[in-house]
Amino acid sequence: MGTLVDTEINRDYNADSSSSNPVADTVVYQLVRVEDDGRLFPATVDEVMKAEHLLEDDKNELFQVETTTHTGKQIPDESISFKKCESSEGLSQSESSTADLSTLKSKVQEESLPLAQTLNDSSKKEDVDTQLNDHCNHMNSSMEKVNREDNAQSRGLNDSHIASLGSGETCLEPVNEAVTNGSLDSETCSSSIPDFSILKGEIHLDSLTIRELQEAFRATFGRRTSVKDKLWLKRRIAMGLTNSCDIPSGNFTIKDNKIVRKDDAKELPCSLQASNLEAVPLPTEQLVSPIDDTYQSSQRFSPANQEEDQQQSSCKRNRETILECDVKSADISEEPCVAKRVRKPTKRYIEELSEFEPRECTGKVFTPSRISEQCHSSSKSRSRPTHVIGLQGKTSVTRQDSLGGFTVHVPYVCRVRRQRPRKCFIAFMNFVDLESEKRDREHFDISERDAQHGLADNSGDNSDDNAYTKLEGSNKRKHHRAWTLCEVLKLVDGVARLGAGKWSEIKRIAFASYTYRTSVDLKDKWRNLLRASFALRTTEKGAKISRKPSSLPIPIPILMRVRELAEMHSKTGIDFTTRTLSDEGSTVLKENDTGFL
DNA sequence: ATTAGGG
DNA sequence: CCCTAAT
Repeated sequence: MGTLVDTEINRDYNADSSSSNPVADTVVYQLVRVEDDGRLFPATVDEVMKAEHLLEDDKNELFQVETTTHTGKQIPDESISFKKCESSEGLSQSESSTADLSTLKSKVQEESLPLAQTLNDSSKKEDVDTQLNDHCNHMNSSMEKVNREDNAQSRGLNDSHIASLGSGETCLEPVNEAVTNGSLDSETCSSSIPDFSILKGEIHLDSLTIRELQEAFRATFGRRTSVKDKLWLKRRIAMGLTNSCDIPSGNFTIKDNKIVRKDDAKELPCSLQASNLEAVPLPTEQLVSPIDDTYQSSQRFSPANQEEDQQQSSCKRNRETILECDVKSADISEEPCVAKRVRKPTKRYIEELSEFEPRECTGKVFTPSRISEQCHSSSKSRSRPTHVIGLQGKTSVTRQDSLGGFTVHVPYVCRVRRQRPRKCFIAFMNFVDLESEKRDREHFDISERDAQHGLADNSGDNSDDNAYTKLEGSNKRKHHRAWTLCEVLKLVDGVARLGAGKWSEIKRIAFASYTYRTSVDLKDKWRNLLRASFALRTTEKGAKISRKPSSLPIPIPILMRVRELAEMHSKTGIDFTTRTLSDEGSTVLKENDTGFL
């Protein structure tokens, strides 16, 4: 294993990209620990996970840069090297970028044909997906665009690279914002209510100071940030304001919730997309091309008013209107009185009760003190693994655990967190680019399928292998993948058009290319979104946002929409004529999953 | 096979 | 995310 080291990972430029500038986001640094003899190790196994995760998930907007402190001695700056990955190919950064781009191009070429056909073929049901994907994709745009941006991107890449290396401060990982800075909070966020007025009219993010950006961020997402990375802030805010993750790399000027690119006289898909996205997340094109029956049924209701809704609300959709709508809807929306499906105690629950109680616990619930008393002895052994010679002479690591009073050996696992096997990292270290290999294979496998709906959103085009941490047949937990803004948007769109509950439909239509998102995932995520959106209102009214921003914030407007949808959904069938929100908010409602109407 | 809910 | 009862 020679000398690999590095830790910069250049992720593919994907088509997706919604980021027409994957640039800044694609460079990732991983932290390594330098041993005495000069060898480098991942700082922690988690680092490996992180890196891999980044490889898989193209939607990480964060620079994953960390500094390590856990070796006792001081580490010279050089030790934490951000060397380029000169691994196998010895590609320089720009070279690999262009290489990636060229693969992208070829991919586009491959796919453009089927895509074109698809678009023309009115009977293809995957059209919807194609267009949904367009939220995040610019694949439709010509190759020239790719070419044109090629240079810009490379430049941007270098710039940001240098910048982050230079200042050090900007290297701070946004995720860790909570820890990064405390001083700013006190002075910046004197008022507990975000100043939404900042977001009115035309916003020149580029001309804002970091502090102003932070304020804007707060107004957008409802929480503070101490991230000082301007680019990150700008992108984040732009995403939030436009309800899109389709943020160009260039100037960040936002007007009426659209990105305005100044450097581009003629606006390209950015603005187009942004306008389609906001307010009415359903791209207009979707209405143009015929779709499958299932979709048509829901489509039928919207075509006419969709456009006007779009126009109406596109200019209105400001923080104010949103707040208004919040207030309005606040009184209306009481608990949706939907009869919940009742559920019997699960089998497991029953078994657990019947199996363990009679043994020693005698069916009594232990008081906490008794529990600690009882488990005291085993709790120690639990904390450290014990090695046991197995039947085949293999050494297996187990820990002792007590079940119903018995001490048993169970496979030792970290209780705190599941971690990926370290061997992954070794493969990683060896430059065995299994990932890309798999990806290629996968890509090939699904290319046919994806070709139908065109632009495989690369964020979804990851191999399934990555979705599951499988270890020799054992059922491992699915690798956690944070939901990206794009995915959330797609989900919201899907719910808007198909209704909450049609998870498999939504999955098929909007998430066809996301092999790792199951319909259950969608359902779960929607549930979380609902919680978030309702929590939002309560926190807005009184208490501050006490929730720690562990996960990336979901733009308030999106949460609003979620709630609107939820309310509409709960009201469907009750009264469709007396909707107070009809003028502005209801734009979203194209759905009638109730079947009537 | 999907959906809903609890964990 | 996982698990599993309900449908």
